[in-house]
Amino acid sequence: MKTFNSYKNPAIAVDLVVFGYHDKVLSALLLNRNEEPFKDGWTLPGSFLQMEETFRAACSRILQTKMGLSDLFLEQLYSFDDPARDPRGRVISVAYYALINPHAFNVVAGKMANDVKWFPVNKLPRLGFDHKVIFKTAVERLKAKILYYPVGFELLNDTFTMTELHELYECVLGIDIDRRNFRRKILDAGYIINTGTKRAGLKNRHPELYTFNKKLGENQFQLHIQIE
Amino acid sequence: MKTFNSYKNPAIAVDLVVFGYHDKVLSALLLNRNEEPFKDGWTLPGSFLQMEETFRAACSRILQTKMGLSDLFLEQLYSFDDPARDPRGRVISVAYYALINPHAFNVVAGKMANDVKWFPVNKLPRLGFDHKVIFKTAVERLKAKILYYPVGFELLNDTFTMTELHELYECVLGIDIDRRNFRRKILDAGYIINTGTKRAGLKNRHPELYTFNKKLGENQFQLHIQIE
DNA sequence: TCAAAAGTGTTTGTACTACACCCATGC
DNA sequence: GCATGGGTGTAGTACAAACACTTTTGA
Repeated sequence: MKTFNSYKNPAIAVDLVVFGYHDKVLSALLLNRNEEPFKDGWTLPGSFLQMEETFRAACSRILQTKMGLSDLFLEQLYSFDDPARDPRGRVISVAYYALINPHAFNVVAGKMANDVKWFPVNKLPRLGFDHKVIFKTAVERLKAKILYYPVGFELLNDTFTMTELHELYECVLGIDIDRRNFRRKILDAGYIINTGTKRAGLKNRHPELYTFNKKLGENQFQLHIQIE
Repeated sequence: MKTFNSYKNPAIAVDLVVFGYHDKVLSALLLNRNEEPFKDGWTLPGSFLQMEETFRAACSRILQTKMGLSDLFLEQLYSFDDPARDPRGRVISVAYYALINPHAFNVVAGKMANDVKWFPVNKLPRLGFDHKVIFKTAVERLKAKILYYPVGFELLNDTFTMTELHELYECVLGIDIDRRNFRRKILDAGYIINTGTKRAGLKNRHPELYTFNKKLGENQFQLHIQIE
């Protein structure tokens, strides 16, 4: 069998859109670059793919070394191929997105390296490379995904109130959803389970706490919400 | 700015799943390999990505040189990264799928190079590399896509009968769909337009001919069909 | 006039929408 | 007891599912 050489190929980068939900705002983690190109500018965290590395392994390496994160929800987003996307030469970017509960990982403001920072998705700075395009693709994917996959499982605490879940959906989708209809749909779908406990110490009525139904696989429910 | 060398990178292949609909059967184009590995076996058509080539350009090159096809519907599917997927070394595969009306391109049986052949998607031979996985991913994507995008536009002739469109949907989705409900949904969605002409020369009643409504963009309609 | 396929309509049930009211809690 | 948010219920409606009849054509 003829073998081929592995020279003169485009480089492959793996870039990550890390979503976190915190204080009723959906945010993404960005990295402040300390070298050219785009020195001192913001970009998505990423790295070149090693010769024998899988995409997921590269994602884990990036998350671990740059942010100290591990075991996140990861999904491949798209591969970007614009020949001009990197001024240093030909680089293919395979983009993934990750979901994280910032509280569970102690990566709220101040606890990370100071070149990594959360930005609300609606207040992003200018991004280097073609990362704006990658980012927009990730947001669209998340909006679609949340309608048929319990994304909240990754973004919220183990137990949460109906209002918290409701706010998450309104935030991600950017629309108002009727509180009572949302409740019924979510419960009818078997999407979450009432733990029987309540959150205490609040000024008003103590809300019931729920957990995600882990028996429910992908595509097991469908949230019919009119978008636009 | 520091530049990087482009040596010692994984190779990048672009692989294609070409779907065609013919004689009420959904088929895919496969290539009979004339070199190792998998010599004399069947694989998806594909090629290595050139240094300055976009994915779509590579797709066009593959379709043109191996099958004489051009200007097809193309969509990126997924990127595959199993380090063992190619016995010759590390190769990333960026998969696309294409849709084609075999009649419009004269690529029905016998008119193509004899190392290229249509296979019904339910009667595929053993495939080399990880192409079985790529293929299954493509079929799933097509099934999802047909519910919110007028895929038939690419697979059928310019004008077609309601029955032909109906059969296409039943074939792709692999389920029975009520003829009358299907008709109403499709028409209500503004998905197709009645041309006012009829197909003559048939034994039975002459069916009306339709065209796709080209003004209708993506996500403009949603076919609510219960899939298992 | 008969068989086969194409066109049309009706009923039923489900589930989404848009609402209003009561309940629990801390101050 | 009152303000605030949390829980529950209901009427109207829209649309999908299930189903039957009529029309057109060639033989």
